[in-house]
Amino acid sequence: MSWRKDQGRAERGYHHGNLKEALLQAALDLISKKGPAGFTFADAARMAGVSPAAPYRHFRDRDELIASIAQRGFEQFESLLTQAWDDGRPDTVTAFERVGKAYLAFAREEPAFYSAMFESGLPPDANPTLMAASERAFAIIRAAAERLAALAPPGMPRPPAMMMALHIWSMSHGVASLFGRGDAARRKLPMSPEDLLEAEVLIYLRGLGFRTDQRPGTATADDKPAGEKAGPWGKPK
Amino acid sequence: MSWRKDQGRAERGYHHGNLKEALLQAALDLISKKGPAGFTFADAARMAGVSPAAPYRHFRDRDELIASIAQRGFEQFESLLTQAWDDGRPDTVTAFERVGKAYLAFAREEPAFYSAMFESGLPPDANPTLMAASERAFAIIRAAAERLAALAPPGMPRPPAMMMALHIWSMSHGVASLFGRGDAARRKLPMSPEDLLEAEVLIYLRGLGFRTDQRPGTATADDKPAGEKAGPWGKPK
DNA sequence: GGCTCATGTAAAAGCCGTTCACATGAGCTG
DNA sequence: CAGCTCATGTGAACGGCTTTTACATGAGCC
Repeated sequence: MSWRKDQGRAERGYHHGNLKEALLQAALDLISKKGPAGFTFADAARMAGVSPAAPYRHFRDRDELIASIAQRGFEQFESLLTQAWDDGRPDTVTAFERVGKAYLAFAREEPAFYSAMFESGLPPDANPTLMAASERAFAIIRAAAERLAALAPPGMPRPPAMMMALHIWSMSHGVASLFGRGDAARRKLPMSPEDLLEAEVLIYLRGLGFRTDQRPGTATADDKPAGEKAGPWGKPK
Repeated sequence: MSWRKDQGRAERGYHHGNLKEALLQAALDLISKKGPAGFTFADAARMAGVSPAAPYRHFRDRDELIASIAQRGFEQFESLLTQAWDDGRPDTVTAFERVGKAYLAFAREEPAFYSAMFESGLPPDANPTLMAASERAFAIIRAAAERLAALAPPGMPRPPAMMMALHIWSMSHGVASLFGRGDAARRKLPMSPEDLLEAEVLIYLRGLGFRTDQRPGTATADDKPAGEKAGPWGKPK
């Protein structure tokens, strides 16, 4: 094994060498275990093997650490969404749904990031760079909505892309925050959050005139809503 | 003026006489000012004019106070939703939208309740009576969805009412929690949260086959989606 | 080799949550 | 009304957290 500055205590001189990173990592652990409210600056310091005052060399205060985590969270989030969107391949609707799934997956698999980003109660205006990171993540959803809106069936009023993006975001965030996290699932559900969100988005898209019952090719106009086929919630028995 | 046990200190013997109520009230004030995380047991005691130990005669600990507030919140919420639903008068769709508006209004006007209910990070299973209150509130939405589902246009698969209810809830919560609170509005919006949610729900309902462009009478089947009329987001200029 | 400055420590102040022994007095009992 | 009791409030104390300040250390540069 080739460790040198591993966790806990082990071998370490007066200087840690990588404290900032260690603190962020520790904070992530703690937040995912006890939520952003239960997380403690002193605990993170302890976990990194330094005195309670040491973190102040790297973060103005506890809030700034949380903001840093939120910032990283938005960056990872953006990259995940970008990847899921994959510039709309193989077709716009499929890619769009993949983005929704990625949203939930992130909330589920990175609960610490997610709560730092959305449930930490930080004043959003206080931190311009954080705000910017959040905007960049949202921009992915917005770009996807833009492409989708362009495909809206002719003969219908074209939905504003920004509004669509906000709708999708609110659905995703709503599902994630009410039912999303696996470990401390807030409520019993008759279906998985993923399925719930997928159905929600499909119904919504159908409300905009998209045909969503068939996937091959690009989405096209649809003058009859889904006919006799099963709805997006599965077979009605 | 006829005060006797008013706030602050003023005239008061050894016993407060109404401490539990005073604490709940103080907590509401503080939570709405500084969020459920910033709220402090000692602060509430101070505001009620008692020693920091006094609250423990009425609440096992800080969490129980917050849970009490959440409980009351759910009760008020339930009553508000019931009133808004008004048993589906004058017609199901109108009443349904009124419920959505009531949801947002509650989040906006009672931010303290709302955060205690949804953002306090309390383990939901820890408190059965709290859980029950929350279920009762959700039951209103569910009942409304049930009625709406019964009106689903024939010839289309009937959407499960429970799923509809969950969808509506997630939309409402998503909008409320991302854009809802007026005082510390989290993000800039091109429209009001109310309009945003209304459009979202209308599009969703249309996706289920409801005609939503006209209100008079009860919702009926619709074999053509909204024709050339303006969408739920207003005139497309 | 010696300087400097980023990085860490120790100690302390002030706050909070929580507990415990004790004080008070409201309301019942007779 | 006297006296008892018990719910309710107090004061003091413990441990933990955040944050500040003065001081220590040693990595990197000349």
